[in-house]
Amino acid sequence: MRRVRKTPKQERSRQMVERIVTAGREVLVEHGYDACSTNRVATRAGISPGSLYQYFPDKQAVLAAVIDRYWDDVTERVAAALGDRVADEAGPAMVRATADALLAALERDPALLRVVVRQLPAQEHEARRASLERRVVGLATAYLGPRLPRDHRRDVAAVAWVVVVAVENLAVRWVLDQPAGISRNDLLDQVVALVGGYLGMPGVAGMPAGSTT
Amino acid sequence: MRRVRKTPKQERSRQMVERIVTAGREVLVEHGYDACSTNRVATRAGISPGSLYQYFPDKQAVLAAVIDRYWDDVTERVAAALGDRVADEAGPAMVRATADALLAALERDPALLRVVVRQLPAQEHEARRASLERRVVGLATAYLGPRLPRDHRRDVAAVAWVVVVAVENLAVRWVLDQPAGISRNDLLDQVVALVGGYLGMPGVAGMPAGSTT
DNA sequence: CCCTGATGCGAGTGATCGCTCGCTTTCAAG
DNA sequence: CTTGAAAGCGAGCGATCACTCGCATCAGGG
Repeated sequence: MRRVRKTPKQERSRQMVERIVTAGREVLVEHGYDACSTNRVATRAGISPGSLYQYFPDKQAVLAAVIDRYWDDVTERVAAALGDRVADEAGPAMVRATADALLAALERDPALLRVVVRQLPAQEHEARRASLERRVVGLATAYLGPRLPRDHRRDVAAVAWVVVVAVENLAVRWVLDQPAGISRNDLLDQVVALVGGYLGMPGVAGMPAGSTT
Repeated sequence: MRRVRKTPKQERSRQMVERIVTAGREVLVEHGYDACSTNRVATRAGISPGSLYQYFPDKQAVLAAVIDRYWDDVTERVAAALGDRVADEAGPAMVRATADALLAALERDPALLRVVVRQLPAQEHEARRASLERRVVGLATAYLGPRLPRDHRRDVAAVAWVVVVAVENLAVRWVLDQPAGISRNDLLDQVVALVGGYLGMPGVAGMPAGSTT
């Protein structure tokens, strides 16, 4: 019954955790989820399996740390872009800037994104991804609250959820699948049209005046 | 080197495959992905592990069959709803009907949906889900083609992709997460507003006249 | 230089699980 | 009935892998 070391030297320990998490990320990207054994991570980190377990209680914890860092990083970047501009940009520009920031964050490490989204069982990173969403939904709600027409005010929560889920998934899917014929700018245009049309933003009428009968 | 039985009696064989796939689905739902061992599936199907391997080459194939059936079923139901009505309903009504059909299909077995989407590595059901999307994107493209305003015609593919990905993910997420404060009808309303606003459908102006500066 | 506790090591253990193989049962044809 | 091949069985093999434990190493105070 070996216990996790209790912050033995604070500094050395933090570095070790860092090394292990980095090694975990590298193994994940280079060998995939199935081949991501604790021994391989330890070797990659330049330590022995036994040492790894002085810093993490089990394999799950190592992976969780990798995933946490990943989504935290994405969250930071998006929140920064969104936070900066709340209320000081016109609607469409803000939508585009936010989507752009999200795309940029996801594009920083497509290989890791692919492993996380495609190989890991979703429930292993569900919690972190949910917290990213919660934060963005919060910001979106604050933004939308006073801007929705009076007769739709009570729907803010639903509207914010719909926007966030839709945009997030479009961004992830676009980065991973690179659908033929849709350039990065096309995607941003479409996202602005989608959200703008939904929210009735002036000057963004979706595909305007289409005959749809 | 035991080989898969070559359709030995056609009828009995088909029944066996059926029994095994059903058992696989049940084990998946009742015990989860991690506990879905071949021995358990065989036991559940009332056969021995050895017999299972006369009908499937490996574990992966059994799971693939379960997943295939699941997405095929969903695809059928959605395509039926969409196919019936292409061109004989007004835009917004069609969007709602399609979203409704998708929701209904996903709601038929939420437990299985949860296991498939949350526990299975996404790449294991990616192919089938992609084929559902391809089919719906095809139908959507056919529908949208002649209806988009001339200056957006060249975007049909992108528009169809955006609509399908957004709606699909909203539906799956709604069924699995049941977000507080969003009823089934709320969701349908929002989807209609989202898609309608995007496509500029008359009478569906999203959140109309919002001040978004 | 010795002692001691903290740190690190890595071969090994125990459990799991996909899959197999040699045997038994079934059944239809002769 | 006999016979033999097809169908079915299930104990167990072989490989993997998360995790452990007893030992080596080292730092630094005496």
